[in-house]
Amino acid sequence: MQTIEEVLESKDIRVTAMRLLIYKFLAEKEVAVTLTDIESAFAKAERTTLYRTLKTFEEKKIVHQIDDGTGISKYALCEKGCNCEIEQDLHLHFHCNNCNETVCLTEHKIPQIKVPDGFVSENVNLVVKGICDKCSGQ
Amino acid sequence: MQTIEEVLESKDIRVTAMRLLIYKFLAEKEVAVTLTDIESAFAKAERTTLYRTLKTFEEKKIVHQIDDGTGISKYALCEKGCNCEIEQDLHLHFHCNNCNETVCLTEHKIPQIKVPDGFVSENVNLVVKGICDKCSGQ
DNA sequence: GTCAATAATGCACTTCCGTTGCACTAACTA
DNA sequence: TAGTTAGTGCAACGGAAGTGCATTATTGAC
Repeated sequence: MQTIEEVLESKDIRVTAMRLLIYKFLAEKEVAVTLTDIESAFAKAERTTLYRTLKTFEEKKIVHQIDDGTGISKYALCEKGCNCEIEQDLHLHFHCNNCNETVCLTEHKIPQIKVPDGFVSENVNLVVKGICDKCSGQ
Repeated sequence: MQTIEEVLESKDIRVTAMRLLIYKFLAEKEVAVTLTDIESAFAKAERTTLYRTLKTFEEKKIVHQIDDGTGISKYALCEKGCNCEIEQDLHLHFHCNNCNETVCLTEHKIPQIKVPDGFVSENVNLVVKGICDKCSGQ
């Protein structure tokens, strides 16, 4: 088991107290979080710092940004098996219309999508909306 | 061929000059447009009016809103065959990373997506990103 | 260890889009 | 034609993303 420090260092991310905290926060959450979520969890931290930390994490591929259609960017840690760079490896996201939470369904890969001639597919964003397992009472 | 007036009336939308113009504009565009697109096309019109007109059109199911991941809502006329209400009839959208335009691929239906037990799927948003036919030089 | 270079952080501020409240005007109905 | 209802225009708000700059922390060379 790698320590958080090791994870950051292996991705060429300078280790700071702030980044350790943010990483820890993301790791403990099972759902994708917004900038505002993190902001309210760390009352003492600046929005800008959080914002830029997430951008850094995203660039270094330890976090992926999720657009679930709410208009607000959410972020989630990439799992061990998550290779966000590779199209075929993209998983889908589920957005609950009840609790408003978004989760990664990493085991559910996106089926190959055919596009018409002349179109070149580089990336696919697939969000399923509905009621999550917690809210459906199961 | 129905006139625009007839289309609006059949959907219980009161006919006004503004609405006719906006409908015409949407009909002429092959791509999804933003509020700002329409605003700059009709310099004399108010943003609010356009905004509310689109909302009305959307409620009455003659326009559907598209979230292509740019963070800006886009709108497109529903085609004859487009039954936005019915999940199975949802088509996918293609967003060009080059020209930044989004088109409806109405002939491409979204495949049935399986979700884990306990999750209830109500809606699916599928956006393919890449290079469109115009930009790929074909 | 000290110091310079580089990166991270904090603060203030801006911009963009979506949205709402309210007054005014146009369209329909009796 | 009067009165009700719906549409439009103006002003303003709010949330989220993003930027510039000064300050602070971290790193690496000496």
